[in-house]
Amino acid sequence: MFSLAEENYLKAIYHLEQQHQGEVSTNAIADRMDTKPSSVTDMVQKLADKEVLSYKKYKGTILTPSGRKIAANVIRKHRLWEVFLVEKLNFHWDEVHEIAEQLEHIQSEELVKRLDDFLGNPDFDPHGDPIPDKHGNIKRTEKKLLSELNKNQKGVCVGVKESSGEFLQYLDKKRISIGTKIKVLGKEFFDGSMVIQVGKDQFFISQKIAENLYVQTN
Amino acid sequence: MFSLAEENYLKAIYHLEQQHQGEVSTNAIADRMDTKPSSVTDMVQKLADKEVLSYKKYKGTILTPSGRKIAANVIRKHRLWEVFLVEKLNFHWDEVHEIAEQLEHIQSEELVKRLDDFLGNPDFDPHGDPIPDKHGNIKRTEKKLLSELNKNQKGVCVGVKESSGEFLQYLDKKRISIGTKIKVLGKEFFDGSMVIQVGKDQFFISQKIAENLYVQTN
DNA sequence: TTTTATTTTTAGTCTTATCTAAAAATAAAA
DNA sequence: TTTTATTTTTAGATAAGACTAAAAATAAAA
Repeated sequence: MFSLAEENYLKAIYHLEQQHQGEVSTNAIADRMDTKPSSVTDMVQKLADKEVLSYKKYKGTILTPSGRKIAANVIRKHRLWEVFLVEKLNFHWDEVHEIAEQLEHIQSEELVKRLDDFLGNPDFDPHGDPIPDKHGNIKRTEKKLLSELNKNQKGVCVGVKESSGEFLQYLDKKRISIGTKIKVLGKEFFDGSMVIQVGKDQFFISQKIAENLYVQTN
Repeated sequence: MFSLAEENYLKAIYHLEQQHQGEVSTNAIADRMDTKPSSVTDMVQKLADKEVLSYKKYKGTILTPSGRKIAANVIRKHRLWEVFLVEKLNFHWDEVHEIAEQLEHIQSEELVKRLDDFLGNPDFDPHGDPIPDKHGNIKRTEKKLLSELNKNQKGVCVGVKESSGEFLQYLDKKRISIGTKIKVLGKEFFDGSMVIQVGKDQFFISQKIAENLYVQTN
C-alpha cells in the first residue's frame, strides 16, 4: 500500500518520464511537485527501497515496471473521475482537475471497476487524455490525422501531410506549429468540418485542413 | 480547514453525543476510534483551541455549534456517497461503508451540491440513516426499535442500528430491507425473542436482531 | 584544466498524529 | 472516610513528510 504522498511522487515521475524520455532529475520532480529537492531525495530513496523505482545518486530516477503500473493506475482513476465529473455531474472540463486530484487516491479496485462500467468504459478523459486500462497500459496511438479525432480528443501537432505555401501560411495565421496542442470541440459528420481549440482561440476548420495535419494523441 | 484526522474525531464525537446525550468521555472516543486515550487528549485539546469543541480536563468534551456543523457535513458527504455507490454503481448496502469512509473527506462544496442533485436530493442513505442538509440539520423521524413493539403491532423497517456486514447479510437472507413491512406475531418476555411476519413468511428472531432494527409505526 | 556555477545530497529541525509509561485526578469500594 | 480501582492527562519517543543550511558531486565556463 502506498501513501498519498508516495502516489503523487510516482505520478509526477511517470509524467516526467513521458516528457523527457528516460531518467528524471531530482530538480525536475521538485519543480513539478512544488517541493524542495531535498524532500525529493528523501522520498526517492524511500521509493527505491520499495522497488517501485531505481535510483542512483546524482543520476536521476526511473520507474520500475511495478512503479509504472501503480502510477498508471492513479492516472487511470484521475481520468475516470474527471469523466464522471463532466459527464454525470455537468462540471465544465476546466473545473475538474483539483477534485480529481483528491478522488484519484480513493482505494478500492471494485469501485474503479464499477465506475468504469458506469461511465461506459471511456478511452479518454474530458481533456482528451487517454485513460490507462486496469493493467496500466495506455492505448498508444501513433500520429494520426487531425480529421481522425473525435469530439473532446486532444492532440499535439507533429507534422503536415501537404506542405504547400498556402497551407503552411494558413497554419501560421492560426498559430499552429509543431508542438501546438489542439483540442476538438466539435465535429460535423456531414462534411467533416471541425471546431477546434488552439491556445485560447476557438475556431472553425474545414475537413481539408484537418486531413492534412498530423497529430499525436499520447 | 480541517485535516482528515480532525474530521474523523469530530465525526466520532458527534455520533457519541447522539448516543450518550451530553459530554463525551476520552475513553469513549478512544474506543470508537480505536486509538489510545492519550492520543485523544492531545487531539481534543487541539480541537478545543480551534473552538470546534469545548473541553474541560477530566470532564469530557462537547461539540460547539461550529464543530457540530463540520461533523454533520462529513456525515452528509458519507451518506450521499453511500447513496451514489448503491443507487448508481449497484453496490450492495453492506459493501459501501469503507469506501464512503474515504470519500467523505473529499473537499469541494460544489461537488457535494452537484452530487446531491444528481442523486435526486435523497433524505436517507441505504441503511435508512438520515442525510443532514447543507446546514447540518437532520430531519428527525419518529422511529423506534422493533424490540419496542408488542404482539400484533406493525411497523415499516426504516433503518438499522448496527450496520455490520453480518447483520445486513442476515437481513438479506430474511428478505428484510428498508421499506419492508413487519408484524409482530408473538413476543417472549423471558428473552425478548419474537415471531414476526415478513411478507408471507413467519419466523423467529432473537432479541439482538429486534434491538438493531428501526421501524416506523405510523 | 582549473575555476565557477549548478545540481544533488546530507544533516539536522519542525509539525502532525500516533504511541508507551508514569503521574495525577476522579470514582468506587471497603 | 480511607483505600483501591479506573480514568485521564502529561512527558517523552517515534514515524512520515516537509523544510533550511551546508557539504559534496557534477556540469559549464574560462
